[in-house]
Amino acid sequence: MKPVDPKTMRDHLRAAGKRRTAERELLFEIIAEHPHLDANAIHQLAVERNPKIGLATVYRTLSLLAELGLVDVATLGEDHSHYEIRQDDHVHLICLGCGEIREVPPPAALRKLGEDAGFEVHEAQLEITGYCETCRGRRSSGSRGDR
Amino acid sequence: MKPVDPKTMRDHLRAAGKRRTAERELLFEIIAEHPHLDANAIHQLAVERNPKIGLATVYRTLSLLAELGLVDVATLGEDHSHYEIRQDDHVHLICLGCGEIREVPPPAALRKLGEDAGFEVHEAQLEITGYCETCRGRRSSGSRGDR
DNA sequence: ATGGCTGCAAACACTTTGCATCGGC
DNA sequence: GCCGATGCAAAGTGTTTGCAGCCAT
Repeated sequence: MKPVDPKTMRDHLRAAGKRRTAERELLFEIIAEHPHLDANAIHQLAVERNPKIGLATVYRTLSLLAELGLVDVATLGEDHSHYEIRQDDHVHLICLGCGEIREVPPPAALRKLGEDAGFEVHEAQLEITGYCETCRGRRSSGSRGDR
Repeated sequence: MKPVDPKTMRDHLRAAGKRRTAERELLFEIIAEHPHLDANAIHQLAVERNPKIGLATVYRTLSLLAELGLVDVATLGEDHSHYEIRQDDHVHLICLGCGEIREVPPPAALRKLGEDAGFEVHEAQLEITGYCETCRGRRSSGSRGDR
């Protein structure tokens, strides 16, 4: 769905003196195609295409890609990490009702907030929690409540 | 330093049918006076004033206070949770060099981003990572690098 | 007095690490 | 062929839970 160039990753790997392996490319592809997954979900998808791949490799690769600046780690209201291809700034709309996560283009004003405070901004991440249009109607109807 | 009224908490506890205990008031005070601490640090401070208090109680209380909407949980770039008295919206400036966390007043524009997308906004949290004025000078001088 | 709250320790979930093998360069 | 990368399982963290006693209500 999302046309992410794997060459980008190879270049970064080479630049960092790391090796290009099938596992790394597979994981990168999965993250590119499915933003916001957690390590476990990524692993499950990976196993479908390579039954041998281990969860440790997922974590090691994720951590490497994060170090290279290729993927971002976010908590997204959960108690564990979620991963997605790096975008300098982003806005996540997290619905407390259905759990849906929508992305919205980040206004330049975000990083300006940091810059005005004398920061050399690396990244600006805005997480907005609330209820999406669908869920705001059927509040208190049972299913998932507030938490 | 920060004059937070403990009565607020008592009212909330009563409203929720929960009991007021010394432990809960102590923990609430600590969070009010020291924003951005993690559970462990909160526990250490608590032990100074009540050597018997257990880490489990810290977690249980934190979770209760979060449920009551009195405290917020944030990740702040670390791999575990940090707690602070609830403010509807906030902006955290997280320095990747020295780890300092500065707060900046949140512009109304933040929640507007969610509202424009049809969200009933619960909370908007902006985390900006980068290097503060002090650290942006002495980059690559060793100490802590990028991560 | 009664049932929620606490401390303690064991249980958990997520993530990291040690080691032998495998495979990119 | 060398050394980094992988898979497996064991070890680590941060956080949660079961249980008996304690204390607000």
